[in-house]
Amino acid sequence: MLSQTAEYALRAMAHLASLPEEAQTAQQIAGQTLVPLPYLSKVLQLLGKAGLISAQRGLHGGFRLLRLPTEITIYEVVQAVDPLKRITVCPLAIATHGSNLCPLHRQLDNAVGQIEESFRSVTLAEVLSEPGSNRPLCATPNPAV
Amino acid sequence: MLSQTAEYALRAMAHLASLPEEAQTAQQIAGQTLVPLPYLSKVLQLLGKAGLISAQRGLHGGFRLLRLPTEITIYEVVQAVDPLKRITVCPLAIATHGSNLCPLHRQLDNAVGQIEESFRSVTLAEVLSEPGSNRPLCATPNPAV
DNA sequence: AAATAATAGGATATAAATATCCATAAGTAA
DNA sequence: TTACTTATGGATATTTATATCCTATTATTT
Repeated sequence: MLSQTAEYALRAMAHLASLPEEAQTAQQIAGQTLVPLPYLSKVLQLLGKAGLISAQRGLHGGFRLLRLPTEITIYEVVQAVDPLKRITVCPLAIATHGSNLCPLHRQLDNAVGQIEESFRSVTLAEVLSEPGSNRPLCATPNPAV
Repeated sequence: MLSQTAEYALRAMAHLASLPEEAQTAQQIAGQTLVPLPYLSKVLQLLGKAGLISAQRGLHGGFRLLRLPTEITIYEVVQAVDPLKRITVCPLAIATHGSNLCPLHRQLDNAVGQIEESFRSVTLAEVLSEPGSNRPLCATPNPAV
């Protein structure tokens, strides 16, 4: 339901949120999140352009969050790379009755709205440590690296 | 968020639901729903295989619903052509802790679950005529055809 | 200044979703 | 049987998403 790109972005952001102190290189993030490095680079660029992370070139560079994990919602992350689109006009034709959607598309837009609301209500911090949960990014296969 | 294929399937089913008596040819459905005919044919095949509609070849043939519009949910339609997939195992790696999702994917799966529930609760009949709403399939540009 | 480490960006490759085309099969009517 | 209508299924084309590769740019360290 979510695109691969959005999934990758969320993994990367979750990883950055787990280490808010140190800048993480794309390579480090790729290793921890199992996202292919070249593709991840593009995703990180998008997150940078959206103002969610900062990028630092050169030695000891990398990426880091621009806000606290408690202040970034997963909605923002998704919107930065592969936005949920609300249905505002009927996709069938020219909107001859303005902004009134037909019942079908009203329902579908409702569903998008629910997702939107749901994502808006969850921060990266919450995604990191829910009570009684497993490690943030599931079974990281190489926890020591 | 929904694939084009799912959108097309819903349009077609909504159209069939609006005329439960008569069989509609793929061409008729395509004309009313503005779905490209060759592609619609494939979608209708999927709906047929899922047991939602019957297909009749030859003169006066076409497609019709196999159940009443009040008895078909939009969830079934979506599942027939482009299923929502619940997240049951962490997509990151081998599930070393069984069916326990990490907080991130638990959240994402929650969202899918909400959509699922939402779609399960809406029937084609409801999509056809909500109180005070516009015509079922928005502004059909050629209402007379 | 030179060497190294890192991101940025453009070009390209691959895979998947979307869309089309055509020949065939199956049904109806005369 | 013949002519016609309609769905079926296979092959193919097009577009978009995903993924890779390579060079340039920016920053740090010595």
